[in-house]
Amino acid sequence: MSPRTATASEPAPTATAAAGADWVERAELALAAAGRKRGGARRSLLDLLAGQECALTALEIEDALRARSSRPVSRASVYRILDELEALALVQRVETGQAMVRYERVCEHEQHHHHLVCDECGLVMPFSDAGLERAIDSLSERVPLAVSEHEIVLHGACRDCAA
Amino acid sequence: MSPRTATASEPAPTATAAAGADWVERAELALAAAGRKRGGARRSLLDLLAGQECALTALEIEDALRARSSRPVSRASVYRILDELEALALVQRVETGQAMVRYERVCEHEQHHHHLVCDECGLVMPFSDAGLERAIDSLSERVPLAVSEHEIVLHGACRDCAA
DNA sequence: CTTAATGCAAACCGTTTGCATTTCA
DNA sequence: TGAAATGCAAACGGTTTGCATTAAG
Repeated sequence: MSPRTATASEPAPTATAAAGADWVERAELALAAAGRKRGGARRSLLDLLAGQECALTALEIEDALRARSSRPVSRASVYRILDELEALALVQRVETGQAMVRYERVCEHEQHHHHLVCDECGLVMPFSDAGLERAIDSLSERVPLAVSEHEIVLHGACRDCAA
Repeated sequence: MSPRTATASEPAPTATAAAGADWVERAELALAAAGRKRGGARRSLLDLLAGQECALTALEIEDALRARSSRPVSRASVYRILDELEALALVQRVETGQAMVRYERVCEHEQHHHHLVCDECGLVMPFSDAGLERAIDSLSERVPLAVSEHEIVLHGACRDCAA
């Protein structure tokens, strides 16, 4: 089972591109506001994440940057940059129970999604559901925790593996 | 932040004890059916998990067994036994985003729960919600995955930390 | 020039594995 | 007596860190 991600039914690439560009801009501003200098490695990583539909592992990011003709980035930098972005709430971790943590950009104006994980082949797909979000929101008010985030992962067999 | 678990409002210890005993019995049967021999380490671990309200890490289990006067169990055995139990669906992993995986028993006749995680102090608490389960069930039928399990984690600040 | 950003390699640490020994049926 | 169970210590692998170098402002 080699972990990998997929986009269930290719949802509007143009929308993604637009949201991604918006996110890069927001990230640059947040970083500047935090007194950070611009670096080539971080720039490459931002561009990569901007175009993704779903969460990637650090290794996938490193490989993608090496492949992409774009400037390769050392593994240490990948992790450091992801940590910074997470601290600024520009990126969030996703735990899929696959040994490696995944990361994806957080887009405020985009409806947020959760994940489907095929335990056979490792495929990870995004999904979203309004009813589920409603249930979580109402629940969040009745629980002994000031809820700031939630993560939902559905495990099972994808169509190919179930066949 | 030292990860730890707690029971939100001490829910009926007797019910837990009963469910735990039932679970140990079910586990012994399943193991025997799988042609396994009984070992002292596994017995201790089963007894420990039977009495828990919420998920523990392998290290917490190792320490608890060493403390508990009961027979100490080597770390390798803790992991091996947990793996066996997970394969038999007697135990499930819980990913709380805290570096270490947690494990807890799966009780069929007990309503299953999910987790609240305080990102400040690492406290982990169980919770359950019928509306949420309903939303997940209906959702599970509309998704491109044959769903077998789901995991929900709410992150935030517990009462002590939010104060 | 002062501070942040980056790469490299070594260190970390939770988890897994190999192997010898003990225990159960 | 043969297979499973266990402990110990070494190996693994994803992630983090220390340190020297480069680059942004």
